[in-house]
Amino acid sequence: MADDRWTPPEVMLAVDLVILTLRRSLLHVLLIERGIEPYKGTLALPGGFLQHAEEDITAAAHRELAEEADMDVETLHLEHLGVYGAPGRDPRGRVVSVAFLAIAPRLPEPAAGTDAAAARWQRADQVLSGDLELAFDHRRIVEDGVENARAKLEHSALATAFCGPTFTITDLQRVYEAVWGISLDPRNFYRKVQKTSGFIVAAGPERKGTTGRPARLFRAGPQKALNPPMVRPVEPSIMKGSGQ
Amino acid sequence: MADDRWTPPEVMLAVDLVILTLRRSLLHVLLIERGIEPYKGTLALPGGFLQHAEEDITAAAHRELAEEADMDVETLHLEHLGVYGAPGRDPRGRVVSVAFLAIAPRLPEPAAGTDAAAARWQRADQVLSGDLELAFDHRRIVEDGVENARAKLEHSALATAFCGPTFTITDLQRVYEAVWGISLDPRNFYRKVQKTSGFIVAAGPERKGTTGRPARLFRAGPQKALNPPMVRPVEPSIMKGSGQ
DNA sequence: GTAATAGTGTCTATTAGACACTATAAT
DNA sequence: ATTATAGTGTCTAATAGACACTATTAC
Repeated sequence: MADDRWTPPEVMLAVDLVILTLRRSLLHVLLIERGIEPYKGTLALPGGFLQHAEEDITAAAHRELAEEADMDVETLHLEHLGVYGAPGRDPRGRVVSVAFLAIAPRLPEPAAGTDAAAARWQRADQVLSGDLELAFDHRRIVEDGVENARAKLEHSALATAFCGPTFTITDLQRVYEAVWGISLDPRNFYRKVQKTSGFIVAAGPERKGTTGRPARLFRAGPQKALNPPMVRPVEPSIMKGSGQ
Repeated sequence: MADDRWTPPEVMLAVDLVILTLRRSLLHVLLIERGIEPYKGTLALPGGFLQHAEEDITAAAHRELAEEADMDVETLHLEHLGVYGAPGRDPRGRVVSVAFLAIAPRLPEPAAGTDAAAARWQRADQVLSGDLELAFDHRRIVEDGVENARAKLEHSALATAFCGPTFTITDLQRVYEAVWGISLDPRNFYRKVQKTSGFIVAAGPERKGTTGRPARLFRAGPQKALNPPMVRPVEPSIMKGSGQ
């Protein structure tokens, strides 16, 4: 500690991406089948090491998003999620991974012919339940990412990131239902969303639905923080008659 | 990218601590006057490099807490805050810092005769306003830490971490007022806190106040997540008459 | 008594939650 | 007309916010 010549240990820095989207009204996460050891053949989050010593961490996340998922960062919500650096989590040595959460609107399957060829959308519930096995500590990272998204839906306009540039109120309701894993009353949802100032604003005239009455289109409003918040219904918890 | 022999760059990993407490009903943050270059003599967050290549990051945060702040980690709330790794943020090279947020009950000044000798509590508002200059990007980290604490007060029982093992409802109200920087109606606060199930539970009989009616004592309840949440009053925003 | 702090009750406006109908399109 | 989806209105119970008084101690 008083050693003049002591220098700090160095670690390898990686980024991992939890990319969430909605497909057929179900929450999905993008996973890649690893082509190299360790965990070759196992599903894992897209990600990788910093490319050079001067690369910015967020820039690395953007790069991986483009390389491994063939996605344009401009259209995506991307935010810091956490740091996963337990010794021994990677057999190659001390790897510290910075995880990011990305939210994508419904997209086609990742294009073949890129690094993303092995990428596939998988149902989030299958990952969370353990039906799908993931490499490293990536299941834990997905858990944290989903929980982060669930919480953010309450207080931010994150839900609009799951939709395209324009969307209907029903589209937005599907996002809340899929991420929270519950169903909501459309009448109360309409009322709440419309009176939450700055959340969504009218856009264009109407959408030519496949059938039924055409829906009005909206786009994301200027407000990133929702006030009042959208409230996640309390699940009838096990704590019955707890005090008071 | 297809180079077989490529190995990832390595970075130096540091931890930094934003330690918040209340002193005289004002939010304070623990800062240290740096004894070495760079930024020698400037105030900075307590923290430092990983000690060896196998040290766990959270363990390193605990160690710094003990070394630099002379605090027992058992009594403190400690959670991940963010990662700060912009190239060039540290003149010594590529340093990536994992920041932690710690909440401490009111404590005596850090003991002299330890690494913490140069540590001092400083008012958070003076840091946020820029009246106090901090080394590196530490002011930004403090901003993020305070904002994190403000948000967490709404939905978690974090406020109890600012108090000792037992506290009065008024003590708790002071925490909310100091961190949020507003004043609250004590009657409504009492009602809200008492009916938020699991937030606080009665403890011991009463406290011998210096003067006035003795207050009942409480301790932190079992519930970490508050439901319903404590709501931070909307500041009369500049957005007047913004749509409906 | 006075001063100082702790604690409670009430009234009102707003909101959340439950619930059923009307509207507009494709076929 | 039928089917399918979009959108609105009303009632009620719970809650937030404003506000004034009583309670218990030290002196």
